[in-house]
Amino acid sequence: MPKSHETLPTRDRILAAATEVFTRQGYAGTTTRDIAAAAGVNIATLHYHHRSKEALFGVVAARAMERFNAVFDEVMAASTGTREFIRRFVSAHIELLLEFPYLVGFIQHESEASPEKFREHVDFARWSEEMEALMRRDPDIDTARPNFAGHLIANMVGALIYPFLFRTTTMHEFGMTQAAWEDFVREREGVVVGMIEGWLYGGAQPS
Amino acid sequence: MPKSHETLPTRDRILAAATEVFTRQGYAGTTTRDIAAAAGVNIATLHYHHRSKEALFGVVAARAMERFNAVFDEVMAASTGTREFIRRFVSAHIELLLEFPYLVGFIQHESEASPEKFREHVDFARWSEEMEALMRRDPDIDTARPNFAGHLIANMVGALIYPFLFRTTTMHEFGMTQAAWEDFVREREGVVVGMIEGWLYGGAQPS
DNA sequence: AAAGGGTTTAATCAAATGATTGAATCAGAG
DNA sequence: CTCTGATTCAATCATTTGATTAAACCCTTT
Repeated sequence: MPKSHETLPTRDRILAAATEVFTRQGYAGTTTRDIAAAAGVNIATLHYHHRSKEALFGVVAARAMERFNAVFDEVMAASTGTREFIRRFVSAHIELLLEFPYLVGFIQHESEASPEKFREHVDFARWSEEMEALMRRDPDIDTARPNFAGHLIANMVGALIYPFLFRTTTMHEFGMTQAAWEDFVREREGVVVGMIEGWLYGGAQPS
Repeated sequence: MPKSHETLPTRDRILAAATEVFTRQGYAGTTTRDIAAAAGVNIATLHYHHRSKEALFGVVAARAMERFNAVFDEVMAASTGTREFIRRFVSAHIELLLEFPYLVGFIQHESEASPEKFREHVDFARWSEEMEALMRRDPDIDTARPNFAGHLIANMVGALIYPFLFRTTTMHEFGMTQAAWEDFVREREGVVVGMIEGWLYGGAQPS
């Protein structure tokens, strides 16, 4: 069992608070006072444990990307075939994002605003290469389509992250409770997998 | 022909500059000095024509949402059948977003950060109702699936906006030039339409 | 209990930022 | 040309914000 919030070392409590606040409000929308307050410490304590706002942000950003990299590697390592990969990929990301619903919006906003801060942690190029390599071994998939890997990522990831990007709006517009929204998100697992398989295999879907 | 940038009235030049800067950097990441500089005016002039940073932002946000509402209404009015609607919807949005690539990220970030500022301009609920009504008239579509409209929006819009949300990252990771990225985006029109039709009609795709 | 290192804090600083002021500038009416 | 109202600007204000300082505090060691 992980240490409870209260018993975490100060340095880590600050980091946890920074993660919470940065991912919700973004870098520019966050003050060091916000983070200090969320961690229940003085501003000076924050700077004692972490050099600067930017350094703190760097750690938060790196860990955020690490989560995605870890998920991808796990999914890829565990998958022997294409169908299994798609299923695991979608499922694992929904699981991850249900735990950290602000991660995608955070990475989107910050990685486009300050690409240089993310470059070193991002390796979509490798992802797409490995995915393409896996799928080339599946004779039922036409990987020769133009920009195959790019479209696959856009289709799958786009459909996957949408509800997390517009969680508040979706809940409000459709009168959903948090629980109803979560049900909707879990329901998407099958929907997205089905749609992507349909796109990959051209309609035929033998299990 | 619209007035050139230079000959626009000051008030509108400031608004145009604010749109540019706000949509790129977000509300919190933008200073009134940024906007004034982009418009080529003094900070006091900015406040003379627009009461406050927040008032200026309100106008920018409202106009941003207006664009989407206008596109939806046009597409819906022009479409008689489901297939035509899907095609027009995807095509019109790609066109809009190629002109304003930062719109989606902007609305995503700000509408989740300050939902109250957007509520009055958002009407996704109406969109989904009208879409569902249209599709219920198509006997080949099973609109009785759970959360049909929600999944349709998530699938279609998610796949549609992905390249615009991660433009910089995509270009960098795949070594694309701006032109190559735009080609990729235009290519997505057919890909997304095909995938959504596949999902809606279960694979059969008579034109 | 005294020493000493690590930690926390109130107070403070300098820079940045949203907004205002009062003086200049400009354009049109008489 | 001169008056008048609208517009623009340099200078300034009050507040916020990232960061630092010096003193207080806590805990272990001796």
